[in-house]
Amino acid sequence: MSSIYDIAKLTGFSSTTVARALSNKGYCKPKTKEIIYEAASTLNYTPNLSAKTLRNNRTQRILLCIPDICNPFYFRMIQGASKVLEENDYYVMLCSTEKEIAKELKMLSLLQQKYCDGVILISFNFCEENIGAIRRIGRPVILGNRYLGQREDDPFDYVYVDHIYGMELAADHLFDKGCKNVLLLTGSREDQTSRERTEGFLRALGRRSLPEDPAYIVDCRYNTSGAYEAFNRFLERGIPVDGVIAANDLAAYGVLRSCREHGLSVPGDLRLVSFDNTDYALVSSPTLTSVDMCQYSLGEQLALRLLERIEGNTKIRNITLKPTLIERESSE
Amino acid sequence: MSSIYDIAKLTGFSSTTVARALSNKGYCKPKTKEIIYEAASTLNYTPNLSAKTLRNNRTQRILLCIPDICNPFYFRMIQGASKVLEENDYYVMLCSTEKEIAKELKMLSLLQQKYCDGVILISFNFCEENIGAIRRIGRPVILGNRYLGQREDDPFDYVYVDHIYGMELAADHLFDKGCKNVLLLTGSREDQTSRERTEGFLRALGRRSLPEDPAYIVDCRYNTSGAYEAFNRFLERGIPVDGVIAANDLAAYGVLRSCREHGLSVPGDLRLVSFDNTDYALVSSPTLTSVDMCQYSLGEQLALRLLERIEGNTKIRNITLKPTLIERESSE
DNA sequence: GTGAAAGCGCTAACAC
DNA sequence: GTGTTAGCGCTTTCAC
Repeated sequence: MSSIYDIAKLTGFSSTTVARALSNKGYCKPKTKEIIYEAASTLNYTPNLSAKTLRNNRTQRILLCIPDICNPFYFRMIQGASKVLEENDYYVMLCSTEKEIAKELKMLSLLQQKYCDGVILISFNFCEENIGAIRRIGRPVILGNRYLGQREDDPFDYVYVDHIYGMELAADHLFDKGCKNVLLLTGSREDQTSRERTEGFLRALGRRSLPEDPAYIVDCRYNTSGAYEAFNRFLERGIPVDGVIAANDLAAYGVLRSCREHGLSVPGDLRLVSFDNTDYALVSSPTLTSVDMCQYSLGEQLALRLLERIEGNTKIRNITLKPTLIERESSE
Repeated sequence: MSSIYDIAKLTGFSSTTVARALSNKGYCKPKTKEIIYEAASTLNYTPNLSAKTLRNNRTQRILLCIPDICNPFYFRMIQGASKVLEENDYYVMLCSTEKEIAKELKMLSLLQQKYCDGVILISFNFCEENIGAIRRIGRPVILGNRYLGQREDDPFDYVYVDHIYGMELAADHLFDKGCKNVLLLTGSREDQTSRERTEGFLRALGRRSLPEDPAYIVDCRYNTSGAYEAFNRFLERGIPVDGVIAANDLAAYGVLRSCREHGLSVPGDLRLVSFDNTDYALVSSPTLTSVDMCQYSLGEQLALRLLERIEGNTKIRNITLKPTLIERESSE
């Protein structure tokens, strides 16, 4: 409501003196400062962020865009990014894009309109429109996925988790436990993550000279009901199976349900490993062995790299993180 | 990067004309408009939001503050609020306060600093400091909980869900199914929600002239392990039980686990009802009968009421929503 | 119909 | 050390 000028008028000091007193920059007599603080308090003064931003070209604000607030995969990543950004006196604004390109472009336009100092984009759609917009805007952006078409002068980097390696961990673990017939439940061929994971699976098979059988690679659409139905259909075919790798913890729930209905015990009759290591992995019965995709440090690294870019370090530097396997009851 | 003045310089028109052309307000020759649009595009012009806000005192931005992004209870509420706000051309900025008063005050200071047009506060701490700040700021705020100390000229309203009624639904359902000994797993006495729910439970008992037995009201801390341990301890006491009301879906998971370990079948040996009707209720085995706390419409109503306040309708109007029971396998 | 100019609130440069 | 001033980019009022 009130501005620096109002305080100046009330106290008789110049606006500059008032500004100096309030910002603690430059010298100001203690007595003067006291008077000004008191006036500010009686006038209920608050600095106006827009004026400050207009002047400084700095917002101290970061936009964190995720495709879906309900997906537990993102939680710890959000926390990791928030921690780093808040420690550096940035505000974190979380926005859900629902995988709609229109909303993604809207977020990018906020970056262009100086609404924020930078943007972190997670599971972003790498279509020409989006990438073109990022390049045109030319302001700090970090992606949370691997992007292969990157150019040297692009205004963005990416931080990503190695899905190939993660899948090798999962498959090796089951083979080490003695599994002979391992089913891979994953996403569709179009999905980059699924392709990478399938590659990891095939590598693990190859290293042990095990045969590649397409019957053991099934699309489960990354959710409980998709996995439930896919696994039911798989069991109907009567193919032997003593190990399952689920696309994520939710998909593992579908497998568990199907097993229960078919009288199969986990891990007695078959061992189960899933991905993401979310809270779901902790509360199921049995608890789930799950590949931790280091979401928290993913968030931290995204934030750190973005801050570097904002500080002017614009040389491309992409970061790869290595997942780890967390063993629990489902694969004992 | 470029401003209206840059376009004016390039095209030779006055800045006013350029502004008119770009905003589509007031008349502008089609030919002129075309030239200006082209210049804007070659200069890669973007309006500056801060300048606009500074001038208009309007941000078209709403802050949605929740205590914890990981809690599935809030998901559908966030979606409901976002839908309404986006339909009305507002941007939704989600912020997590982690139940820390310092962060809550920080969010309120953003409201004061004209960073946004209004704030929705969910599960807000009603301490004097916070309520005092809201009153001092005097700008639009909506609370997502019932607040009893409200004054007539307060700058906020609340929208809340009737927990007493919700608990009556849950208890009546179990009694209707023939349960005789129903255990209530809830939160601590200090928690307003827990107190209201306990009241609903006692009312349901009273209506059927059933005795109040404190042994059947147990604190489970609203999470899986808390409920697991509390229910284990309860079973050890050997008290008869054929129905359980869990504080939320996560707590129900703890009960399910304990039942499995004790060889109790759900719903065969005991029926189970929980609260919140989140995705967790859908993916467990058995699926959970759960009281839907109408999170989506809660979000919608919060947003609608806030928009009313922003439009100048500042008369206090609080809203109460009635939950519904969703029946699933756990209480069949 | 078009243009000049003031001002939103803040900050930094430069006088004094 | 303190004060004056210009300007960030936009919008609105008021002349012409």
